[in-house]
Amino acid sequence: MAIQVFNTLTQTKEPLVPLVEGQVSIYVCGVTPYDHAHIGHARPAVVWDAIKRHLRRRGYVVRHVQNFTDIDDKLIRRARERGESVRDVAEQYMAEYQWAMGALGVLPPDFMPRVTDNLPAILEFVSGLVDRGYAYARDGDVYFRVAKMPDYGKLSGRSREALRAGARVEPEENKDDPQDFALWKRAPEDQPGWDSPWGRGRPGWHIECSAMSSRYLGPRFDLHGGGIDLIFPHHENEIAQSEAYWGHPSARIWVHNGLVTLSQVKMSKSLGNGVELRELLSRTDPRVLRTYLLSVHYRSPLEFSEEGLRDWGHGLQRLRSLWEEVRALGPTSVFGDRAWLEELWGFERRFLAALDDDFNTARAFAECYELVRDARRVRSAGGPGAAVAGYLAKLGLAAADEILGFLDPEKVPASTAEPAEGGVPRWVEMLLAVRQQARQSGQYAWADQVREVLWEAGWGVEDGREESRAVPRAGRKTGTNAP
RNA sequence: GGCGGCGUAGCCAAGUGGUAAGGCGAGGGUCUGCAAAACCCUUAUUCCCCGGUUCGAAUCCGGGCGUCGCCUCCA
Repeated sequence: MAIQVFNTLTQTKEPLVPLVEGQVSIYVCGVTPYDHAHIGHARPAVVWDAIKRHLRRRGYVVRHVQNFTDIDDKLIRRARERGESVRDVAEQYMAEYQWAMGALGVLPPDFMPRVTDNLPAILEFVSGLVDRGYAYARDGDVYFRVAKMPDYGKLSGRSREALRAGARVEPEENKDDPQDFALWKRAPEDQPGWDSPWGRGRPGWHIECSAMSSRYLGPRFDLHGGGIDLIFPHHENEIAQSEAYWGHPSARIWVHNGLVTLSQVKMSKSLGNGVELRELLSRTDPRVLRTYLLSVHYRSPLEFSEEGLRDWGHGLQRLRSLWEEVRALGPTSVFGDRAWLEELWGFERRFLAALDDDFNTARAFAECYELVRDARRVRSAGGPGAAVAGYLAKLGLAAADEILGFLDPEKVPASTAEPAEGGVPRWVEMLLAVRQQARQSGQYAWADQVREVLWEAGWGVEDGREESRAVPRAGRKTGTNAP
């Protein structure tokens, strides 16, 4: 059965039937790098990373484009405040964004086009719209004539009348109609600008995506993504431009991710309530954060909370501990019980089926936990079947991790939350050794005291049958103030 | 005011007509000197409220309440 994807345009799940068989083209709206990246930016990146990995797993060749809006009002303002060039400011935050995405295990898109590198394509697009009568120039600005598109509003479910009634925007003098929007803006002398048939200026916000998506993917492509907050006006305008220019729809399926909220309120730079990734990643396992973003369906809002993140990390530990237990296992000639064998073998099929259904990562995780439970049951029963079950669990977890990315934290940049990079400091080892002697001679009160000292210092002590070991306390920096 | 989404156990969260996944937490147990960690078991006769359709509804329809987003830059 084909992969089903919810299309904002039709408000229903549709089968994904790529334009080119075996190949899926994706354009996702990226960020404007004028400030630190926050969790809200991480969500679409992580979601699309999982989608991309799943499509590849299903055998598709994926072409993935995500842009950077490296010229806009906010960027210009920020550069002026700092006395730096727009380019330098953009460069700095693009680097930070890419660092954070790397830490989250996000595969880079195949192309990350910048507006400033695509001016010729943008100018050509604007000119084309003017030539076709869909746009008009006024004093160095160029506006799109919305009235020319009878079905304007089809993505956001608004009628032109409704938009007119609800208009809160001050009508600009130059526009023929308040709903018209800028394709090109005249640039003052002291701001960055490019020469154009209408004078020196720079692109409007929406035109870049129409121009760059078609340049990198062609006039038609399969999936277009972005945050749900971009539906209007950004994507609505993008549709109007592209359809006016090409004479046909450009993106086939529009996919929108829900927003990350904080204390029930949308996280956004303008509200100043963002949780910055560089700060969060400095004290959080990146893979815990990554999968936390995948723990709910991509279209649902995600209420971010430290407690929620911590709880999710606790749960993830069960997946990881089974992995540690079985990762070294190999195939065996021993056969197991037919019933549970079928159950374990069926994991990958169920897991992929969950993702086939509109990329339901929440359900995919539920399958993982059932795999752990099933495998544990068999293993705790002992006998030769334990090894078989362990091996099958290993295969299943590896397949799931391929897409969800909850394992192998050592493969991602080290988090400062990991004390001594997996190693236990010498002083901790020494205390443990001394404590061990105390325990063996029955001085438990003293042993408990040592355990408490280590706990305060950020180390948990686990006494096994053979030996004791120290593990870093979860979600806490070693030796510093407690949360 | 207009448009759209959501409301499922203490918390998070799947499920869009066939009789409530999963996680956290909690309770019980195994292991342990005691713990911790890990593991096992248990934990919603019921899905915001009121009507309706249906043999059957968390799921469909109507109304209400609550909540979030968009209508201005935003992932």
